[in-house]
Amino acid sequence: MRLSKLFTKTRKEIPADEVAKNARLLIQAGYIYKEMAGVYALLPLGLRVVEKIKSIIREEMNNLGCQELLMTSLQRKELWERTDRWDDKEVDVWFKSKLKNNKEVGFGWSHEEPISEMMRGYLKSYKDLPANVYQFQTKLRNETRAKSGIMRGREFVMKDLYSYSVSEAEHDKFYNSVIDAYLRVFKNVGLGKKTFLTFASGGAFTEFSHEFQTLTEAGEDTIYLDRSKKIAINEEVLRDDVLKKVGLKRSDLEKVRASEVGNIFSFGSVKSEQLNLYFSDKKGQKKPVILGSYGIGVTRLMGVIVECFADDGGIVWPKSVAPAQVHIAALHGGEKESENLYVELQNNNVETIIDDREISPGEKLNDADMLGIPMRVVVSSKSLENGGFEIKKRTEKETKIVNKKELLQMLGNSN
RNA sequence: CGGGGUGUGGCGCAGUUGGCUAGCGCGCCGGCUUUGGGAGCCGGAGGUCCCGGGUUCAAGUCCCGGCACCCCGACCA
Repeated sequence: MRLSKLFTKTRKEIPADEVAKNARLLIQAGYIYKEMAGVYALLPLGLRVVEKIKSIIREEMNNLGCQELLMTSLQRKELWERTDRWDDKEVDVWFKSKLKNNKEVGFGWSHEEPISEMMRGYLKSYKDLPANVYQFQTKLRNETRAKSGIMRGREFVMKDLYSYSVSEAEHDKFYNSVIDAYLRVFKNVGLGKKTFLTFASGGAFTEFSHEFQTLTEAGEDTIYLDRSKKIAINEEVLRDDVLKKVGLKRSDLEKVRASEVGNIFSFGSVKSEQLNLYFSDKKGQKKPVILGSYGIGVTRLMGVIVECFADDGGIVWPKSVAPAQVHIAALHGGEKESENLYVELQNNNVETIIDDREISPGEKLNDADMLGIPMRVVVSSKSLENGGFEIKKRTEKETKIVNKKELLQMLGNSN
């Protein structure tokens, strides 16, 4: 990626209408564009980050044997009426509209009902189960108040997974495997040390649900964390009987702010019964499918990552989600060598951004910090005189001169 | 949805008790110089002062009504 060709630009000033750090930095560096309150477009750099996050999630989902699909945004009213979730009094985030023939439709804020209705046509026998399907969808939610930049929007990308099992036992096994997979996802995007499995309200269906909460002051939730057990409990269910049940002691808990980056639910057979989702078991008996629902807020995750790692200079991406691994800053006298290095890295499949613009050194160095690419390589007459390429990790202060061989080796190993 | 704040070139802002042709910085275009932490000088382009009504000789400025954005709260199966 050539910065000379990239249409987005960094800004000196931070947007005045944003307070949230994630939105300020992402807009300033040209990752996202604000369309309206709570609605942000993904620009080329931002899209790359989102795709990185998606592929990390996709890998874990596929390893669990889940199948990816893509449902529709327009949804049928009658499906949601069956489960009593069409009424605005029951679900207050609906966007609704009408077809030309006056038939009402909804915009998908979740997909449990439509996806289960669809699966009803395929899951007839115990031989068809288990079935686990997921998608990356743009969810539309008419939030009364958008806030916290991309962490609480009206339009956002979510990975949602739905599981269909023959029994509670089969469901529980899968449910637990999702917990492990989610923990790996958060570890792989760089948030492993800050993200904790959290007991939360189970709603109408089960005693508890599980959330994945990442520690950040920018979060909206208050959780109580047992650091040694690496388990937390959401404030909303913090009661003595609950603590006893989940094996936590009040005295071991630390009150912290966190952002909910994932959430998983068991529905049991309640929803299946509402939606008439039954299968025939080995004896030919009709039984309700056991349902589970599992979400990860993909774009929220991007915001949380920015919140967690950014410093005074700008964004700091973990390697795994960075839009590129290397940022070459071509300073005076280093133009030609920069080009050679760029081509060579491309040929080695190292994702590289090259700042080949005709601007001052200071601006290039500042932009490199702002964009937050893990490794910066400065090429200039000075670096070349000193023996090659000056490298600096985004997370570190020190620079180091290496020759091309060492550099290629370093980047090859890091991948 | 309740409370508070803010709307002026792409971005960040100034504009006094209403008064001349609406300014400044950044960015943008052209030229010369410069080249390791957001360079300098010269010249230029760019405006529905959020929208609608009203008061006035005169409105960015005052009044009324909308809208948008931000923050706090409520909400967040």
